[in-house]
Amino acid sequence: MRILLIEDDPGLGNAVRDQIAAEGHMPDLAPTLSYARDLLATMPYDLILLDLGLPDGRGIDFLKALRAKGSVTPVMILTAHDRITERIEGLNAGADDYMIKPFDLAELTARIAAVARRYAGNPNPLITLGALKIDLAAHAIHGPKGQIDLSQREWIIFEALLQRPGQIVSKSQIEDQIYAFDSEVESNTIEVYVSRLRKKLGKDVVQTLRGMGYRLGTP
Amino acid sequence: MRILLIEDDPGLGNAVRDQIAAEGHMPDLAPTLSYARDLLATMPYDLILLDLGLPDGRGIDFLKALRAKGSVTPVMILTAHDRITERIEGLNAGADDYMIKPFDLAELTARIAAVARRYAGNPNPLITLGALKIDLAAHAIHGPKGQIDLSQREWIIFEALLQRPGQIVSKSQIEDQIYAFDSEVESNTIEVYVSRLRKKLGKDVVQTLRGMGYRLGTP
DNA sequence: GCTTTTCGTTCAGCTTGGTGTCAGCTAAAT
DNA sequence: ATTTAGCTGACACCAAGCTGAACGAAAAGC
Repeated sequence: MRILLIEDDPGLGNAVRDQIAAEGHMPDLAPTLSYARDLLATMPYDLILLDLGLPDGRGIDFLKALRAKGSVTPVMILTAHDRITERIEGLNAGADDYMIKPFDLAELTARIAAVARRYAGNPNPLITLGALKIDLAAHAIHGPKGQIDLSQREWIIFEALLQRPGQIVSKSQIEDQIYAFDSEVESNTIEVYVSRLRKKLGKDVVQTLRGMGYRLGTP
Repeated sequence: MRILLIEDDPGLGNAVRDQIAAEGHMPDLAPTLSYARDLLATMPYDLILLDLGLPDGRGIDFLKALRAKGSVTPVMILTAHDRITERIEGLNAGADDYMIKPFDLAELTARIAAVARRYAGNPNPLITLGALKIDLAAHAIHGPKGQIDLSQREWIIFEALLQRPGQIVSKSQIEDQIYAFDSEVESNTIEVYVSRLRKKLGKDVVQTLRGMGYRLGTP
């Protein structure tokens, strides 16, 4: 689930982001409203966590503008315990839920899961591989340190392995997937990419079966 | 699709099993982990639904053991709404998805359908030889202790025997399969590889017919 | 239009584990 | 008891694979 976290406190922001990532979601952290607007313009989100005490504008107004534009993305408000009126204002402005700071991270993830269930249109099944969560359709990988980006060739090779979990995939099979049948490559390109994949995703993600091919790791 | 449902609550278990059956799948209901292990030993499943609150052991450990043995069968965890850490632990242990109890049966079947779609169309035929399950196309062997890897030469020799079950295969036939007709080997190479095969796969997998050749074991 | 970055490919030097060989042994057959 | 076929631990060798580096091409940024 793509989650936009709008929070200016770096300590809290990073803690929440890491927690969300550990739950298998894909969080983006925006420290300001303007940065959040930029992110929203480029990418759809499934949930927005909105801190109301931000430096560059009122979060309430941001939320109202969002709803005025017709967005139905669920919004969860983060607010201090003594800002009761703010909370009510937020709910009236179109927030779906709220969390009172300081809050338990476990409770936050539980609420997020509740939202996820309520809005369960999760069209992209996630493949779990050790600490990695892979969205095959979206070409997105999340590891313990957040989003992992693969280049085109890297992704093709990784995908070739993902499509046959537990099976041995020979180099020529991978070559066929990259270079449509003709124009073979006459070097160790595959090996280089496997090396780069291992560097990005972890040593054990791809295992070598000498003389036979490669196989997805069994972590 | 063969589905193993591990759930100790009879009411929920039967309801889910009936629902799965109504969808056209083939569910087996295991009320305990040990019963589930028995079922898994006798039959391959396409999906495992695992309740984490079982009487005879931690479901997490069961899942970890399963993955350690090299199983790639998708596992969906069933957990109570307040067991958040358990859920995280489960995903880290190799679960592919989770459902929070109480859940909607319709949502469960939707998720099962998603898994079915994801894993559709690649079940290679399995050869069973005693405790071994052999996927000839994937070059993968599953033994009682999990995945067993063979080197190229080892695999060729094993394959030569698998292709003629019950028949006696002479050493020269095997040599022909390894070294295309010419450049014979002038040593006891075959014997060495048979020895290595027996060490990896078990004493009785290959039996010697003195003076004639080898034959697959008949367990 | 020019610079910078990213990506794909190739090469060279290095590491590693499969392969083939032998020696000494076990066990079956005569 | 002797012979002979087969078994297996040990070992050296070398091809398969790994990886840092380099470089041109393409894309992106200025």
